[in-house]
Amino acid sequence: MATIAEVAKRARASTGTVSNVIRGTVRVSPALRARVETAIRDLDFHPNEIARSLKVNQTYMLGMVLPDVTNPFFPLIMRGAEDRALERGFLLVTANTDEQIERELRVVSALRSRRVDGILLTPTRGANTDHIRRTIESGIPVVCLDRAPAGMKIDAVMLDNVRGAQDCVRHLIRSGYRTIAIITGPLELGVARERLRGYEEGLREAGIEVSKELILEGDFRENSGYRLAKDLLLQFARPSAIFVSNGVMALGVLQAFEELGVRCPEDVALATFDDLAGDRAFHPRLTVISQPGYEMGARGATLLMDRIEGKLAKKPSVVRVAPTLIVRESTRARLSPERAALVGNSDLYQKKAIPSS
Amino acid sequence: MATIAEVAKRARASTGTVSNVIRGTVRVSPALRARVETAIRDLDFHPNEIARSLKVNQTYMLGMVLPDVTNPFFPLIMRGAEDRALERGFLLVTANTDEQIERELRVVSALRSRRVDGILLTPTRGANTDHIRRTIESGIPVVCLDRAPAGMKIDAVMLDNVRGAQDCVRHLIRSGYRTIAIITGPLELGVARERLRGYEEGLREAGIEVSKELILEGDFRENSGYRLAKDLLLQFARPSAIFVSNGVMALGVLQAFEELGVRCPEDVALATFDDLAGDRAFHPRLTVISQPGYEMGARGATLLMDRIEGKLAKKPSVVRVAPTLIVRESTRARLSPERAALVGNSDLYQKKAIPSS
DNA sequence: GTTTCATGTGAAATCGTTTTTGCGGATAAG
DNA sequence: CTTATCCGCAAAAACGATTTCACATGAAAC
Repeated sequence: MATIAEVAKRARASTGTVSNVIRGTVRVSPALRARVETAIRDLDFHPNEIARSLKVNQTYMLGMVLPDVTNPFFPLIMRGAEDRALERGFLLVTANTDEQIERELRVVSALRSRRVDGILLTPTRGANTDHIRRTIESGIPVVCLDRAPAGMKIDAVMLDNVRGAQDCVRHLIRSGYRTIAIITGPLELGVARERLRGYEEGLREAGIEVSKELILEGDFRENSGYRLAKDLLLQFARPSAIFVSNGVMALGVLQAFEELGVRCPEDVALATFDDLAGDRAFHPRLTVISQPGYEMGARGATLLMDRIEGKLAKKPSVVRVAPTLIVRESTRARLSPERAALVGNSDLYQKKAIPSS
Repeated sequence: MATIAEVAKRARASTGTVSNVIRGTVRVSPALRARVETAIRDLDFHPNEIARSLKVNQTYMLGMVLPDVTNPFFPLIMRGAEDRALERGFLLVTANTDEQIERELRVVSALRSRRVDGILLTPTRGANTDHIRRTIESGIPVVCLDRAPAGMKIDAVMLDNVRGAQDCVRHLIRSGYRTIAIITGPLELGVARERLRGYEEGLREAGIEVSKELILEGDFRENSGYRLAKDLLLQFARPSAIFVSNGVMALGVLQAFEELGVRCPEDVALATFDDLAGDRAFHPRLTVISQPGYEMGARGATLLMDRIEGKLAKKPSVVRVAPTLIVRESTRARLSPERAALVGNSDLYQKKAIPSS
């Protein structure tokens, strides 16, 4: 691989001049500039960014540490971040943690050694966060994505979970559902609590009482969705709609529906966080609260690069991104909206809709 | 961020000795070693890999250039590659091309400047490949994934498309289907031709004549699947099974089924390349030829790192990975296997299965 | 014809490591 | 007690760029 010295020699110039041509910082006479440029082309010269990084103390690389790209939410984040990064001349170094703190530690340490200019990180849940603090102290800014370590002031891009859940419940109520159950995530997690709060506020603002029996705590995994949905469907007062706190649990719920012969939305409506499969895969097509992964990645990268370039105030900046409600068949209205408005609070058709089980 | 000199000073040693401690290449007396190690820990020292790279002329970074991580096939490749890379101390720099050659050029050039030790590349279809040749000539090995540029001798990891299609057709035949149609990809593409060949050989080995009318050329996009499936389903001699050359077109086929009220597999069976949604999303659950993305990524990374470390013979090495047939409901047997064996070639139940359209 | 000035050029120091080389000091052999 | 032999340590030269700063060159002014 050619070096700047070879280019200089071939162009009968000094290395300094070649550098000036490449960076365009200083004016170089047209003739010499042309000679240098042809030399660069002839030698297929690619400036050694490693040497440059060493000198200018910046690598133009961003670390991106995610739990698992195999989860379809994260590729969106990657794309959002990469598109912004590329625009500003940064490249992404990506790594997966599988939610294992040892792997996160290894990866973050490797990224620090590589002197990335900053790190986009989805920290593994519940783990110690010393390494994050130390990384920031060492001069490498970190922006958290989707999750922020409890009790740490840090740049972050978060989803507005309360609002998402509330929007969704509001929609269910407007569509004529009243007895709405929720399958939450593990309540020691902030996200899970926020989604529950959104649910509660959605009900409250419609004047519907929050009933303990309709709140079931899951663990964000498929099997808990399956189990809790069965519980719900077999109990005496079957809810008319189920709101699920994440997409994976919703898969379990669908499984339960199928096994019990519950039709959706005729018997029980279903709405869930996470748009796992876009609009085509499930039967029925699911009403979902879609997390704007691309936007989160883009905002995160922008935030990080602004931080790197010192464009931001000292104070950590937390961006809250609003999710979008996508209404599909699984929450088809029980009543026409007009009718629903007239009928007001009565859950008119519910009894008829419950099949004998 | 601390430097090796600061560590040396604090440990009352020279920088060379600190380096020796870190790399473990030379024996250092226990006492001094201990002093150095505490100094490293106290200062939270992370060796500057940039400086090291410059010196040893190796970065321990691999470029990974893919069309689009948002396509669920590619995250698997990423994971496979990353897991192998991490084991051997390499990090991945990932970038998407969106199948745009300009973006591929930019990204590859950026990776060359960063002096990655090698590149894993899924080249954009039909594009010029000069930059690949030049990159290799400059001393950066390139391993192609999933696609190899026509007429170029190069390391690559490819899917055994012929075998995948053949396995699938074989399975269809064993399940009692005889009139099997295929929706191919664009036949100027190698993949598409290979899959067609597998289909033809599968039929031929069963003594079934290949019929032109049952071969329809699509373009790997959803709409062509939809359109061609409609053509097939509305024609006089409706096939008993359709074999689709990629997953996206299969979505279109399902759409056509739904609109025409065709039941699957009762009326027409369906099998397709690509396991788009795992086993849960579609109705019916689809029999698919699953591409072993993880394995392809892993093999690719191993091949590349072996190449980098000079463990390989000069001759380019092409790895062919076998896809797996996953049998699900959409190709449920027409006859019990025993019965099918007895009946041999007759397509016994076909007439009964065709609904009046 | 000399001086001044602007402009563009090139030599050299620097970034933080690795690695070679030479040397001092300890130990063992004579 | 002297000499030979190791062994471990430190000094210094690279790696390939950037960037400062002094200087050469030519034009312009007097």
